[in-house]
Amino acid sequence: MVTTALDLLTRLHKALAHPVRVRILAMLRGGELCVCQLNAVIGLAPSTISAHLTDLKDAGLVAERKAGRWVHYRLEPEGLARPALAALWPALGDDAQVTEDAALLGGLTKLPVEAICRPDFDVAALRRACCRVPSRRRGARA
Amino acid sequence: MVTTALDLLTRLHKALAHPVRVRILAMLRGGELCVCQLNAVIGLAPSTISAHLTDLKDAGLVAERKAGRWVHYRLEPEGLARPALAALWPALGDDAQVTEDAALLGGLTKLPVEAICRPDFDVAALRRACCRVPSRRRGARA
DNA sequence: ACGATATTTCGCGCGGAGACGAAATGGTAA
DNA sequence: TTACCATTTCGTCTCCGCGCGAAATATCGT
Repeated sequence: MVTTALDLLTRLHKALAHPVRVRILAMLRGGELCVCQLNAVIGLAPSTISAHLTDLKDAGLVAERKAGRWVHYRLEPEGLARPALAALWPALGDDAQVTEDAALLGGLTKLPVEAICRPDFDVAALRRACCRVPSRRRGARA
Repeated sequence: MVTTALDLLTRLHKALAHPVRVRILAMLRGGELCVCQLNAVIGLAPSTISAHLTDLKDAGLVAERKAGRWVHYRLEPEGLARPALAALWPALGDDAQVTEDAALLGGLTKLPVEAICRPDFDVAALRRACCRVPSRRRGARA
């Protein structure tokens, strides 16, 4: 199969053309994360997160490291993906969603990985503690 | 409707995630072009080209200028689209498809616009003249 | 060995992207 | 006015993206 520069570029942009995938990349800036950690923050089905990670890996944006039952993903852009990823952060700016993800992730990484995957783990409680959204006041900006 | 940075970024990448749209952007580097010129090079239905141009316009990558029966499109990136577009050219490198488009376009822009839109205009002949693909030799790379 | 569990694979359904041709639109020329 | 023509809009079709849950896979703890 011949892959032209145009094909590579198109597939790279396809990978970056979904908010969840961009949020995942943004979260990985702080270092590698396993699927269950990403899952706790994003809130989609584990299989969905896994599929997005496969997309990112196929686009040459991330790499994986298997460690026991867990699979850790990290940023590791290769080829065209490197400059594209570098251009991503200034474009994101201080996006509210990305900021909230980072806050929740901060509280999450303080806990042992085993605790997060438990079915009785209360993400909502941690979210309230970490991402204390100020109760919307009159005339608050959207 | 509130549009976050994440939304804007995602929509921009969606616009860049199609080979035809990237080819159109690459062709516009030489200056503004009307739909029929782009159509002659790309070879899709006019309505399809028009739809792609609408996508590019909505993403803030191009602008249009109406002149009589013709509508000329040009590169005019705004906001996030500006750095994204600047990063596009080095990533494209010397892609074969893009190079061929440029060659054909070179021959095309020498002709008056009216001639191109004629139903009896023979694009294939011009393509043979402009994009003289060297007859494939033994062991030629694919 | 056995059960628990993190992750992936698979099949399904839904909605949107992208192609076309036909018809509508807006402007030119006769 | 009338005909013509470049472009857009619209309807339709097909296919892919993306969500889920169930089942398969791989690894750990007991």
